[in-house]
Amino acid sequence: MVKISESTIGRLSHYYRFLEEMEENGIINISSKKLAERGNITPAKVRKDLSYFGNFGRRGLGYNVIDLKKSIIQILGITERCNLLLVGAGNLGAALFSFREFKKASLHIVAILEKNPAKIGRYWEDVLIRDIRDLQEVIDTMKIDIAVLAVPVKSAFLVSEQLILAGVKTILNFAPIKLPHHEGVIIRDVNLTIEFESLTYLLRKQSNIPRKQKFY
Amino acid sequence: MVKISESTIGRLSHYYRFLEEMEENGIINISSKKLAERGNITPAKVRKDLSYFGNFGRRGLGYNVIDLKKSIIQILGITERCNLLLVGAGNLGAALFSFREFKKASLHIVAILEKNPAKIGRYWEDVLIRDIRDLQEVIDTMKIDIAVLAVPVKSAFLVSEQLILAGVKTILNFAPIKLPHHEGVIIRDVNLTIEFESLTYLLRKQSNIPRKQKFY
DNA sequence: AGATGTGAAAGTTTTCACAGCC
DNA sequence: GGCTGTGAAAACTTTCACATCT
Repeated sequence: MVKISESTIGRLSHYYRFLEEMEENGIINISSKKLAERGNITPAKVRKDLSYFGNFGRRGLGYNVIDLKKSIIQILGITERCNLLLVGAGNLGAALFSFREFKKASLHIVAILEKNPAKIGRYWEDVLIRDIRDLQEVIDTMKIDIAVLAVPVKSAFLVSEQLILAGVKTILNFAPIKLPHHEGVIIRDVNLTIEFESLTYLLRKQSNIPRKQKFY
Repeated sequence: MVKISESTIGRLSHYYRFLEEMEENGIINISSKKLAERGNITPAKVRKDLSYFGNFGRRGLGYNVIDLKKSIIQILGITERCNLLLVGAGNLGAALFSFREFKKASLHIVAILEKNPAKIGRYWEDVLIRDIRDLQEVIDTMKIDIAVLAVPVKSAFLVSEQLILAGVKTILNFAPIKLPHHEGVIIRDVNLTIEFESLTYLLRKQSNIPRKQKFY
């Protein structure tokens, strides 16, 4: 079994989104060339990505939109319901909660934890915002697949340690801090500051501001 | 001049954050080993990353925390003020607006555009929420470096085209849609659904759910 | 003809390992 | 002894190009 790269998985996710659009427009077949058109992708890349998982296309014809979509759903495991625990009911938490795409991908926020007493006890849709101190209980009683860490940076480390201690095996971390590695725990970071800092670097490179450092 | 990879830039951003922490703790020197400790990074990678931009370390001693931090600030262009235009004053917009890290990185939201009349005219701190129809005027009168697209997916394409038409050269897109490429325009996507879908894939791979597809 | 699937080649990034300096 | 800086090797990813099938 060949190791599948993160980039391949990310692109599958992208193809999936595109195929949905195609399906809505009633398109039956699609070529790797068409699939590659959006984004920085080449037809060969599309074919290679898909070929890791099977032979989904037909020579001369391309891929059947509906079948390929189904296959990608299978590969990514989108069919299986995935329960999310949202930790932090601030602006970011609210943004994530109202992110419609999640439901499409079988991702469901089933519990919310928060520190601020003013928010505890309220409901977002039908999900109760509970006290962060109930963390262990929530994890013991609900089948949580992924904990989503949307708390301020200063509490992120502590809360992540509590989550791991309580038995969480997968964390998506939105705090701008690199959490320490734990055996058997998948931690994925979404660091928005890094996105911005990369952009300012690109901006700077683009406009020819002379550099004091040597670049060779 | 060697091409610097995105990953290197992303890691610089991470070192920067770590160095700030070290500085606060009064640490003077740091080795590549220590710098690598957090995250999936090896000491050699740290040294290579830094070596693209200069010789910042001292053999036998490591790097001076304060000096290295200053050098990274230089490289990433964090010193120069960067003006952001926030498009969309929903939950995500609010989350980004209140993201403290931005100010540290000289990123300033100087204008907010929104479609919903109920929100137009309000202030977030001292920034007025303006009508999206003022887009051209805002871009003409303020020096906007990056437009941050935080609108619902259904309006993302249209708004992005308007932004580019109005002269915006750099967009950070949070909508789960791949925007078409335009010559001379940098578009960077932050697609949260992809992050989640990659996680569910990893989850699935970890727990040995048998696969119907062939994986070879 | 048209488009996939895929080995092999090219290109990129990471790791190794060690000379060189503190 | 400790740690950087860096060529060279290894690993990984992308692109090429073409045999193969409809």
